[in-house]
Amino acid sequence: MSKSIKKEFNRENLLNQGVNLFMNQGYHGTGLQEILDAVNVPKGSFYNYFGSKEDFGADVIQHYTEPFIMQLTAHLNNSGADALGAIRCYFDELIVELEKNEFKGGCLLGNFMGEMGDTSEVCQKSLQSAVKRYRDLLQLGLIKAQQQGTVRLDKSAEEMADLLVNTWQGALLRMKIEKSSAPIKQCCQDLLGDYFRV
Amino acid sequence: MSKSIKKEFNRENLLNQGVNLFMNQGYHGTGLQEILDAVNVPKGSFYNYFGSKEDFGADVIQHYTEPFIMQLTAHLNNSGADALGAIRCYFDELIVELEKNEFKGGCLLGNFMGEMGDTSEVCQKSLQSAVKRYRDLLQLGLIKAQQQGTVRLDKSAEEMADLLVNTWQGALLRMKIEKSSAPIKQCCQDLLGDYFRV
DNA sequence: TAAATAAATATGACCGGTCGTATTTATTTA
DNA sequence: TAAATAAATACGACCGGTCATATTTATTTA
Repeated sequence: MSKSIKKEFNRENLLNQGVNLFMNQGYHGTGLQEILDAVNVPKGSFYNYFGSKEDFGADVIQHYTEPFIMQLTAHLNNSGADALGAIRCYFDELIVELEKNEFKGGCLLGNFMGEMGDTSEVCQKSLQSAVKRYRDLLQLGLIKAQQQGTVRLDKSAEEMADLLVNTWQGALLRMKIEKSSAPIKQCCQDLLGDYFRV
Repeated sequence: MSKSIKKEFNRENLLNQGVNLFMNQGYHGTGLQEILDAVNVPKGSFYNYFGSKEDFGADVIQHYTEPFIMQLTAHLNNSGADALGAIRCYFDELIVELEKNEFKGGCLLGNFMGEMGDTSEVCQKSLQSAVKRYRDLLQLGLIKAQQQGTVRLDKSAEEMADLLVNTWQGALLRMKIEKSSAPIKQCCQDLLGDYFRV
């Protein structure tokens, strides 16, 4: 394996393990050594891939977000005349995944916002951009649903997208301590199944 | 000052500083030494007051919650025929306080749920009980408001209280990274000013 | 009541480990 | 061989926690 390919391979592995460990143990609760051991990269090599732990955290945030954007985008593209249904379907998939993990971890974005959202400027910037991308995509779906007549028009799609993102994050926190999917299911039912409907 | 009084004094100071530092830097981001220095208590004395950092964390959670319960209780007791107004008034006060702090910290319960809600059993228990007390009190207020005819009857007060707690927590996370009170204001407006109304 | 003893609390030096990072050495690539 | 990259090692600071000892308070005895 060529060096430059291996470099990309190591970088990717580090990011993946960073997502896993940061999500389950938090930023300050996870040492670099633990991540490096998990992907068999020597400690001295870390700074060849990332400038610092903080910079690494910011990159992990983006790396974590990507698949969610993809997944939601795919649902919206295949939704046909039911954008609201696509959004519900997307969240249902998330719920299945969270149940599979026994409600551990939750959402890296939410956890990081609470732990470092106002202390690390680098990560704050990264969180802002990740959440914005996510919110904007939900907004797009809600606009589509409004045009299709399944979502109310007297509230802006932006406002609803924000409310959905925020309530979902709060529900994930409750899920973690209650070890139950009830909060996140109720979030979807209350908003997507009731409040947002025409 | 007698020994037993000083002990209570030190304990209280430790809890207060614990609230401050944990809220702003997180649990793992805050060392015991930092807390001990802030209240001039020697390292070795800490374990006369608390069994471990984790036990201390659980106590800090309860200590943090108390004033909020008091404050909301007071509003509800003085509300007369407008329990919904009392709840709104209570949250308005919280918003003023958060603006005063320039959106730093947010809520210790939310931050801890994200950071340790599924890793520390001791703190998880403490978080469960703190959130339940808070939720139950909001539920009580909403029931009162339902009886007064200002809040819809076709949704249970419990469900609405949970939704309010969760959305508020999510909005606080957004507040922290956006450095703006818009999310928490929108939370109150959307739920208390719209969705919950008859 | 005074002295002697026991119990409780306070203390700071110190433990083994781990932290994130810098520097130095080795290896690869051009 | 020169430049670039990876890896090993070293570093001081700090982590949560322990422990023997010192000091204060409570209890017993005379």
